[in-house]
Amino acid sequence: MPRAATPDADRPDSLADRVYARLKADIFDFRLLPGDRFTENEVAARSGASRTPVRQALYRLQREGLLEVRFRNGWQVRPIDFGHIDACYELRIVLECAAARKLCEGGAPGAALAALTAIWQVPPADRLTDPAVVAALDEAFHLGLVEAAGNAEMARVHRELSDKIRIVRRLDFTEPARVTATYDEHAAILAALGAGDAAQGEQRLRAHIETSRVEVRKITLHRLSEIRRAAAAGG
Amino acid sequence: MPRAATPDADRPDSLADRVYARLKADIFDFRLLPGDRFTENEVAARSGASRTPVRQALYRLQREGLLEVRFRNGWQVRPIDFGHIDACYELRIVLECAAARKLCEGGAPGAALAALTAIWQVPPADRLTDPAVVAALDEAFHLGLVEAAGNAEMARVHRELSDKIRIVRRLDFTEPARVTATYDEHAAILAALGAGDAAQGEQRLRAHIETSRVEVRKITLHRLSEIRRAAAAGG
DNA sequence: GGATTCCAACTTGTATACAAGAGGAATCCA
DNA sequence: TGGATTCCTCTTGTATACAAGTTGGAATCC
Repeated sequence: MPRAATPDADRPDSLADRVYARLKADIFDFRLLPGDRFTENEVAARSGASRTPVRQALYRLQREGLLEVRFRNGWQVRPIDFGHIDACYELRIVLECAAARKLCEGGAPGAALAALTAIWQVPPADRLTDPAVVAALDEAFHLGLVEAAGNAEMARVHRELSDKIRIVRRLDFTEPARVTATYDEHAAILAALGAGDAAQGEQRLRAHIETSRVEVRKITLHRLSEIRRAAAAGG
Repeated sequence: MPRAATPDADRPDSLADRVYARLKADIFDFRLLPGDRFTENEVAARSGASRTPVRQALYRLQREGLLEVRFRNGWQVRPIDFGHIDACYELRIVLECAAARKLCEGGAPGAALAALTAIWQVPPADRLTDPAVVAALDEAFHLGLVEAAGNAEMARVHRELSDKIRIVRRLDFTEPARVTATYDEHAAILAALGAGDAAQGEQRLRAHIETSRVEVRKITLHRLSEIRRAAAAGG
């Protein structure tokens, strides 16, 4: 990580950074639902900060595609757009397959994937099941794959994509069958790449991500209606 | 009272937007050289705006990787990092080749590339030579290729990449031989894609971008030293 | 003369004040 | 009663004031 070399790496986060992180978490944890509207003053009051750092955070989230600002008319959590989500999944396939090819370029990648193998190629009894944990591990798997390919810009774009789809992607692991499938498929992908078989690794990656896309779409629609019903009933 | 599709589509740019555009142009036109340092107040004075919109613009450029902020110690135009530029070119190859494959998926793309063909497949006598014009056309060619593939997220990422490398890329067309090569190669790429030959189109695209990367690197190093020498002599 | 210390000028980070405009509720008129 | 209109409140956009921290150099000491 080249970041560590910069002079103010150890400086504590600014207020704007903290507000940014908090808002992002609010969105991912469905405390702020897609379509919800709010104002800068509300966020400022909740954060205990003034509008200045709040606005900095809001505009950053806007650039990342999570929020929308309406001229002198408040902010809105960008509604979930499955067309956009699908585009992100398709781009993920492009990037991760490119990373897989790159990894296998000079023969089998070996050491670069050791950490991932230790997590995913384990006996069924050792597999984890907590949805939140598996979701984090899954994201780390795909991020790690691209990271290992060694193109920092590709890794950055892929991280951005992961941020954008996280709001729906994490729901994939609330179903035990999907967790099992994820373990199986990750292990198979690692096996192919570990053997230096780029073509097979690529094909398995593509199938894995595409399956995930379809499943996540179904689960999200179901979950969103559940949350809305609960919110309507609870007040 | 008919309104545009999006509510604030016809709203004039905010001050922050104008400052952003101006700074970006300053960087791309070498009025701000890589490594140059400056303060928020300087920019505010030049723009006739206050620090608030200036800061908004600066932080946007920082997130795009063009500037760096040093805690209570001014701003700096990020020095040119050829490692980073190379990574962007490699990612361009990945994205544009994916777009080419996607374009050829359902047979020959045909109409989608008509506008590009009209520009690039012209008799030698009709070819343009002004470096600035050809640079703009070249960027439009590659953007149009990805745009035509129909994945908005892929197009957005590719636009971001184009922004990042523009500072060096545009120098490619200051040499007449490179302009000629660009015309030839673009025409050949369009011919392959127009015939629905994804494999050949992809191979030509890859070679074209890779050549450009190498040439641009040489030209940039030469040009930067020229500019520095002129600046030192001129005061 | 050289190294060191300390200060004052600047820099960004944050808070607050002011300006311009959008939206909705109350009101007025037919 | 229905509809248009006016006006007031609240919103974001921008400017300014204040706080915290860095740095370069002058003054000082050895």
